[in-house]
Amino acid sequence: MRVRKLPLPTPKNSDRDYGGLDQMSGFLISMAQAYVFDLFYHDLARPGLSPGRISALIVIYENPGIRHGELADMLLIKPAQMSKMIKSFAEQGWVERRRPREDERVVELFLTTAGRGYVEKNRPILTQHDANRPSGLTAREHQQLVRLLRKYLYMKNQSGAERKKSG
Amino acid sequence: MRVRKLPLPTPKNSDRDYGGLDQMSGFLISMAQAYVFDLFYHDLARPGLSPGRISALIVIYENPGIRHGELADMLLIKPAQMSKMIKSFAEQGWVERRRPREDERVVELFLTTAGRGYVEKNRPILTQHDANRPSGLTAREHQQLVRLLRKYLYMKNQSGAERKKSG
DNA sequence: GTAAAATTATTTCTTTGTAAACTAAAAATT
DNA sequence: AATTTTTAGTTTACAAAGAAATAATTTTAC
Repeated sequence: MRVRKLPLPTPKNSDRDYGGLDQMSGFLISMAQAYVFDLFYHDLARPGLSPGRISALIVIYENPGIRHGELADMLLIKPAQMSKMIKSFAEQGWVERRRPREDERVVELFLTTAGRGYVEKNRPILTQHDANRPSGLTAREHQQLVRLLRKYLYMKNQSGAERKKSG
Repeated sequence: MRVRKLPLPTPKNSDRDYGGLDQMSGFLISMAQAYVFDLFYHDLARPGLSPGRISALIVIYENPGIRHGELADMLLIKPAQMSKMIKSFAEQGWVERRRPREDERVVELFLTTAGRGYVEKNRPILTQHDANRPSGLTAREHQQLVRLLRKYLYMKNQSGAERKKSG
């Protein structure tokens, strides 16, 4: 049974044998990513909005003045691709690039007013979508998955309290 | 600090703020996938070997006669891409395509002797690599992650016993 | 039994992403 | 101080992946 033409892309188990692939984290992560992307485009498709792009804008929003390469490292995007993305943001009027006097190799990134508006409009949609994404997991398991993936990626555990309220 | 030029690609926590992205499973899955790919190419780079390609060959190995579209569905690869991949396998002499009389729209896939040899040589390398992939997880957590991802993807739980030995 | 619709796979076109080469600036070496 | 090396980012040339259009066949509807 083919799935991809139906309105909602859903991974389907065939009776076929994955030959051990289905016990490998690498393979499962790839599959999960393909699924996530399919859902994203199914639900949120609109010109210029892609997971990578909105992520970059959010990070710049939260870290005004972040450097080009720093951003690439944070998102595991290669610098070449980052350059193109930032260029297109600049052309859209969402991002401003500044070269600081003290080191003119560096590019610091800032959102324009329009860029901030774009993020403020679209971030809730993304958050909502992530929370409501269909999956075989319970809410508790979903939290577990987030925890494990963060650890998988060597992300620091945020300490017990909610970060928003601290400070 | 830039990471990608070092021999081993490792996700690095900057002090920057991910602005909530780092609590979204979709984002984390994308990041994990980027990381997995970087490691794969770092460790196993060789002409013609890619995660997608070796996966497809393994599935054909385990399921001789599987249909083009079935394979695409199993791997969440789009049919167009699948066509191109199979074509290149056929040119390499690894895969044979057969159109059954009873439905000539269909393409059934089989590995050649060379194709089977290729899988038998490379599958252990892949398995090994997956098992030894560095990550922040303990072995137990890694198993947990596999379980959760399988469930995330609606994969059937294999029943308690090992499948290899059942039958 | 013929016409319309659906299914399966492929081709073409475009987008996205990477690697490698390149430019410019700063730091290290002599 | 001049030269080399390293660092940061961009450009270019190429590879991987997807969307949409196409071709061939089968199924459904009249």
